[in-house]
Order: sequence, then C-alpha cells, then structure tokens
Amino acid sequence: MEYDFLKIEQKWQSRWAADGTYKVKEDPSKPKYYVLDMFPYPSGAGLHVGHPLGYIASDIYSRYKRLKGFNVLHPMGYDAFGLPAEQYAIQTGQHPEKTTDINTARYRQQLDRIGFSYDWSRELRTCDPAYYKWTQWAFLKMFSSWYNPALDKACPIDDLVKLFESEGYDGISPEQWAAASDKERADILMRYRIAYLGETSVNWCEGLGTVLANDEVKDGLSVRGGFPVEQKKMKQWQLRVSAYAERLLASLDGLDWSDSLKEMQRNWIGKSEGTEVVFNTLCDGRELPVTIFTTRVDTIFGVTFMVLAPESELVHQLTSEAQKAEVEEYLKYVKTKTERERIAETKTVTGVFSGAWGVNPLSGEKVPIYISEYVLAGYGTGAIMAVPAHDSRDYAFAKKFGLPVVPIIEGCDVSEQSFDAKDGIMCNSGFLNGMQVKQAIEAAKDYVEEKGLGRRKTNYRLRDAIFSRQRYWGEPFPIYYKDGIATPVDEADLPLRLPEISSFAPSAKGEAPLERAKDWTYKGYPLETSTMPGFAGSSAYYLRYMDPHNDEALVSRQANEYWQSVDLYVGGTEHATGHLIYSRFWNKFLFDLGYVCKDEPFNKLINQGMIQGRSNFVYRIVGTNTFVSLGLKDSYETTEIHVDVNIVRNDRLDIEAFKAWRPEFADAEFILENGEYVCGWAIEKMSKSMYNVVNPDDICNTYGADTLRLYEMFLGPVEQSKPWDTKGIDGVNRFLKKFWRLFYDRDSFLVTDEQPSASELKALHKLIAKEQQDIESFSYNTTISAFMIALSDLGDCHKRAILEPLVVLLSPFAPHIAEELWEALGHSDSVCCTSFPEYKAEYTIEDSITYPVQFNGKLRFTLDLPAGSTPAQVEEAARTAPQTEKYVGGGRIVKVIVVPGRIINIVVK
RNA sequence: GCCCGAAUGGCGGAAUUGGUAGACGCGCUGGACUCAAAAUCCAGUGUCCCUUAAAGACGUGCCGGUUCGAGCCCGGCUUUGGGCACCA
Repeated sequence: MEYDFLKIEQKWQSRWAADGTYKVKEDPSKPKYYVLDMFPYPSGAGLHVGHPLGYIASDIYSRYKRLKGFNVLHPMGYDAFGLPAEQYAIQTGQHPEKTTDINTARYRQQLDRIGFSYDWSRELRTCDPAYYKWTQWAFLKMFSSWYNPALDKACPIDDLVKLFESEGYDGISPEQWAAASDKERADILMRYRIAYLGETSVNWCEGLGTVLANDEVKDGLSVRGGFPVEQKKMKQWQLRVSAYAERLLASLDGLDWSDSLKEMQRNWIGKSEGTEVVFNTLCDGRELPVTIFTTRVDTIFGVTFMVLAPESELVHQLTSEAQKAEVEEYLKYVKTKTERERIAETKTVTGVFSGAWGVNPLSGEKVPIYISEYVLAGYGTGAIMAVPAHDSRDYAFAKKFGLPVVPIIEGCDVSEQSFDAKDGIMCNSGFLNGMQVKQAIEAAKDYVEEKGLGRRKTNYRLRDAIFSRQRYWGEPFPIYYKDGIATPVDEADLPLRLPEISSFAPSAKGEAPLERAKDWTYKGYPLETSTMPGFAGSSAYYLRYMDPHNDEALVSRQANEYWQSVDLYVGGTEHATGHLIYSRFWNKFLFDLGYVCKDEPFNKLINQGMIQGRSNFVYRIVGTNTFVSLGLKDSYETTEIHVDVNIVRNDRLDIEAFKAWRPEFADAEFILENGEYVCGWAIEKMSKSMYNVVNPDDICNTYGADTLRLYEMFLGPVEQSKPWDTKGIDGVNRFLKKFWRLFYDRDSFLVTDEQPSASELKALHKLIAKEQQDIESFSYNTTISAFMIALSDLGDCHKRAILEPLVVLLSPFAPHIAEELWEALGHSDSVCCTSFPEYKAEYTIEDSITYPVQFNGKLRFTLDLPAGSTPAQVEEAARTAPQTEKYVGGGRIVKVIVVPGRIINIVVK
C-alpha cells in the first residue's frame, strides 16, 4: 500500500471533527495546560506559508502535553475588527461583516487543512456581539474605577466619591465637593477614572480619518496604510495605563519571556528616576514658580538657560509683551509641522526666546527662558533646565542661539560636543565641588529636598492609551451623553450593538461614521459615536476561551480557577509594545477588581520568527524578449524580473509554464546552460508583488499537511526568522514515506510481534530522550533529525514493540500519518489518547574496551571497561584509575562523556 | 545616537552548554535498478597539498586574551538583523 497522504489527511480531519477529539472541559483529576496562539486578523489574502509557523509549533507542544497526561486547552479565534475590512467597505460599499465572514471561512478552511488540534467549539470572533459584550463590560468597569495609589490598585469610583464626601482628597475638600454641581462632579471624577475622556495631543491620521495609539504609528506614518500622522489636540477616550507603569515593569521579572522582549517592554515603559525642581521665573515683572524635571540635578550649576515645550500651558504666561509676536509666529510654525517632518528634522534646532527669565534656586543666577520643540509637553513637566555642557540636545541649542556653555566637571572638553557621561569630578558647583558625579547626584537630590526646592520624582515614558477611533468597524462605546455628561449604559443592556449605517466613510467634517447612524441614542440621549481600537478586543480574549459561551460573566470563577492563565503563548514580536502591554494592563485591572485570579496573563511566551520569501528572477536581455540563464547573464546587459516561484523548481525555470504565465512571455526565447534555465534568487519579504508567496494549500496538495508541518519545523529554530525554500521539502517527505514503508510494502502489512533487539531498543530510547528534551526547549528541528537517525539505525525493523512507540513519538509532528498507522496497529481510539513512551534505557558501553585517556597530546592512562558499563561506572573508573603520568598541578577527573556505546571524552582538570 | 541579538561548508542548520566542529536535511558527484524516466537504494562531498589514497596542515566574521583544551568564556573591532529615538 502506498502512502496516500491526501486520503489519510482528509479521513482523519473529518474524523477529528466528527468525534470532537480535541474538545476539552475542566477536569480536576488532570493537571491543566493552556497553549495559546495569537489569533489572526483574517485578511483577504489568506494564509501564506509563513503564518502557520507558530501555530504548528504550538500544536506540537499541545499534542505533546496531551500525551504527557495534561488536560490541554488549545483554542483559536479571530481578531475580526479592523481597518482593512473597513477600508474595503469604504471603497466597495460591502459591509465589513460580510468581508470578515468570507475571510474567516477561508482562514478556517486553510487552518483545518493543516490538522491543528484546536478545540473549535471555543472559537470566538471579536466582532461577535456575544463576545464584544464583554469588551464593553470591561470598559464600563474601567469607567467606574479609579486607581487608588494608597492601595496601589484599581478600586470602585464610589470609594473615591465617599472619600470626597467624608475627608476630601487630592486638594478637594468635602465642602467643595458638596457645593459642586453634577457637571462639576462628573468633571472631577473624570480625572481619576481608569477609562476617561480627556483632552490630549493625539496622533491624528488624516488618511484614515481617525486617531491612532503610539504603537500604531511608526516613523510618523500609520502602521496600517502608511499615511502621514500629525499631532492634534482632541478630546478622546483614554485608558489610564500609566497608573500601572510600575507594576507592569516590576512583574516582568517573573515572566518566562525572552530577555529581548522584556527589554523592549522596559524601554517602552521607560522608567526614569530624577528630581523635580522649582525655578522662580520673572516675566514683565510678574513672578511665577515653574517646576522642571531632571535626572541630573548634579549639573544644576551648569544651567545657562531654560526651555519650555511649545504646547506647554506655561508658554502664554511666560511670554513677554516684547517677544509676543515672535513667539506666536514660532508656535504657528510648530503647529504646521507634521509628526513625520518633526522626526525627519530632529537635527535642525529651532526655538524662540520667550522674554522671561528663570532664577536658578541654587546659584541664584538669572537665565533666559526659551521655547523649543525639542522639549515635549507630554513628558515630565514640559519644562527643563538646560545644561549645554553635559547634554547633547541642550548643547546643540546653545550653539545655535549663542548661549554660554559652562562645564561643571573637571577637565572635560566641551569645545566640540557636550560631555554626557556620568563620570568625573565636580567643579564650578558650590557645595558639590570635588565629588564624584554619582555621589553628587545623590547629594544634590538630598539638598534640594532638604531645602524644599523640589523633590525626587519617578517619571515613565509609558502614556495612557488613546482608546477612541473615528471608525465604524469596532466596538461601540457603552456611553451616552446625558445633558453633556458621559454616562454609562446599563450593564443589563449590553451588548450595545453596532448600528447599520448608509456609508462607512468618515464624514467630510471628519466626524465618525456613527454620526450617520439613525437613532443612535440611548434613553433619548445621544450615544458616543467613536468606536474602540483594534486592541480592545484582543486584550482579554484568552480569558474568554476559558468559558466562551457564558452569558453571565466574561469567565466564570470556576473556569478561571481551573485554567488560571496562559501557560504558553506563541506569537510574533510585533506585538511587544502594543497587545502585550495592553493585555497585561487589562488583566491586572480585572485582577484588581477580583474578576480573575492571576495577575499576569501569559507565563511563557515564545516569539516565532518570520518566514521570509525566497524570490526568483529571470534575466531579460535589454530590448529583446530573450532570457538568459543566471550563469551566462554577465555577458549581456539584462534586466532582472521577478518570476513566480511556483513555476520554478530548484531554481530551474519551467519554461512552458513561464510562457503561459503572462501573454508577453508567450513567444520568449531562452539562452540556456546545460539545457536548463537557471534562475537567480534573493531573500525578500513574502508578498504578492514579489511573486514569492507560497500557499500552504498548494504544499498540502503536493506533499501533504504532515510534510508541511514537519518541514516548517525542520527549517530551523522556531524563534528564528528564516526564508522559505521549497527545495528542501523533499527530504522530510522522503522521511515520511520511509516511515510508512516500515509498516507497509506494496501490498502487505509488515508489522511482526518479534522481540526487539538491544540495539533497536537503544535507537528507540535515544529518540525518546531526545524528543522529550527538544520539545520542552522548542528545538523541534533537531527532533526531526533525531527521527531520521533513528530510522536509519533501525534499518528494516518491522517489530511492533518498536513501531508502536515510534508512532506515538511522531504523532505531535505528523498527526495524520500517525493516526492512520496507529489504527493499522489495531487501536480503535485516537493516538492522542495514549501516553508518551517512557524513557527506560540507560546507555551502556556495548563491548568491553580498553580506552586510552589522552590529553595534551600524551597518553595519561588507560581504562579497562567491561561491556555493560554505565556512564556512572565509567566515570567512577576514570576517577579512581592510577594515572601513569599526572597532569602538571595534579589532574582531576571531573566529567566523563559517554554516548551510546562509546566514550567520547574524559575531562581532566 | 542608545538598547538588545546574530555571524559555523554551495544552502538551511547541528554541536550533550568549555571536550571528536560541520549531526540531520537540501544541493552536487558517481553508482545500482530501468528500454528509458520517475520513484527507490548505495557511496562520496569543509579547505589546502595531491593522479588517487594514506598521512599531514588549515578551518566556526576579524585581532588579542584565559585554559591542558574555545564555535562556546573575557577584552577590542567589523558586518548584519531588530527595537527605541529629541523622554531631560
């Protein structure tokens, strides 16, 4: 019987679906394990061969854990709200829901074809009202909570109201509170809510007609679509992520994530410990204290000017009459610049003198105050003290505006550039003179606090997340405006469904599409018209999988306590500063309120690498329709043309297919080498325009899903990015055929009940040990190698006692063929119901040998080892052997390395 | 500019974490089977010297160090991938 993978794979895929093989439910008798993939956004292009890489890796791990006796939760769903479907809707008028349905169905088809062990009964989509009910619910909880710094956690906002009523809080007395109107009270509370409406400078993207979060903008362009982004002041819903900055930072340490990813999050959170110092200022005779933030108070004697951010509220108060016109012109200039221009021009220094002066609280010196865009309004206090001698940005500004540079570290040269290092001995600095810089930093902080000039302050780069989008295809906010006061929709009325609208485009006035919705009201009042961003739906989806059909709660306590949190999360690094921060924040918030039992959502995280494309080229001789093979192209003047990789095999062009590919190549001529046309190649991103997209369906059709799975893993470590090259796939396909032939030849079943030999058992157990070790460390490529070695060690072994465990070992990698052979061996239930073979054998020395121990080129002693010696016995023998010539200083045996049947080396120190 | 990571044959990548460098696979070369091809199987395949083999020498981006022993550890570079970027 031949290995008919198409038939086998179809058979088992439909059987798994019919039997619900991978359905799981809480089972307290078994340990649980939760394996999660980052769910995909179902794009119109479908999956290419790079997408399933992580899914295959996690599926292997899930199947392995099942064999190890764990109750494995392994769900899948779709991140279905998003921009592409909406952009498509704007262009075509097609409802995004329709596009999403079509794409989702196609994704499902493609995923099923690969044979994943997902529990599809738990499938979810973020655009499903039954799902987004819980996204809205969480938003309401955030709206009605505040971050209580005393308890360092989120608490009901009612607690804060009580605080205002009883003893007052944060400068608001009970009397003031009592006297405040409803509107005033609402405004006060808004300043504390976790989800709040606030005016900020936002990333406005004209091209998309919406605001974007920081992680959705890169180099001044929108990540989706690549449209320019500008800064704009707008009133937007925001999430107080910044309140969690310290906790998000602190609990990173306990997570089993890669160091680089943790480092990325640490940088994004950007903790910096410094000092706030109050400078008195003078402007047209008025006095005004201004607080600045610095991490280098020690340099305060080197301050020669101060700078305000253009957006700072202090600008108006600190502009003198004389400078007013000039300042206003500068502010106008700054406003017209887009974010992209600002980034592009970071090296050009701009600014204007405000006309005001600041007084150095330590030296009493008067310094001018400037306004410049290099100071950011959103960080610190939006005002700085400038020390050009020891800060490169201040230095550049000072040079441009001819301001003095006063060094305060002995012997440093500031004629060409600033001296930024925190190293050296202080000078020109009053009481700090003679101290080491690091010492001076602490001394200056202490001094400032003692004298009441300022205080220590920790700042974070992490900003609150902008949560409003002026788009249609997202979750509606469960908020309505009662007499202008943002009011939550009753929980009982959730989900608040997305209304039908006539056109999906933003209105000409830049208003959100929901402005067009008829009767978009609640209790007779208007509803919020912006919708939530993409990350809203993906922030707690892992919780919903635990209990996906629950109408009463996001997740029941019982389900949550069983599944706890995600044990293994697999996905790309691109979410490092977006989804992975928001989810952690969201989870911590729910934890604070007692809805979930774990503080962190994802214990272990594996970042799969990207699969790049491998493009092929043909070379057309300029001005002709003649193509020259790679090896000969240097004799001609040629143009390089991308050619579809699907009509190239092993870099040899299928000439007939090429002629048929495009009409203009129908009568192409070729200059061949050795009768073949050899194509050039390059590693590029996998994309349609490079004609290098490989579709997993095609691979499944020609080689089978098991081969695809095996090959994707064989390509290299999961975490590493690597190019897809179909060339090597024959190797793993050959392996599966070979495996099949251990069971079947042309027409008979070969398996016997013979007793296995010692060497066969050894080959098997070597593999068991290797696979166990490799899967635990996600080193799947070496497991597959080990399989190939085992097969060649076993030769023509057809013994059941060997083959049966071999099938189980193969099943996580190639489940379909494993099921088929498992059934052939006479088992009626799925191979996933059995357990992982136990590792028993211990390697021993096969034949008795006399082993010469050499080091440093000389024979030191010999060991007589009887057959059957274990590594421990060999080591003991080596330790106690009389050495014929001791190593200088006295050699000591520390380690004996034994591989099956052979001593490799004896380590002497 | 700052912060991480990587560099091993023609290619993807192994190396028991300081102990036979190049496992396994691809590709290539030769052979068997075949009328022929496909499929399958066998052998060879780091470089240099050489008709070949043996033997030898060299060999993990570069320079130096530690060590009996370095792909792995330390110092200094080069190239490259990724992240952040006026964050005071």
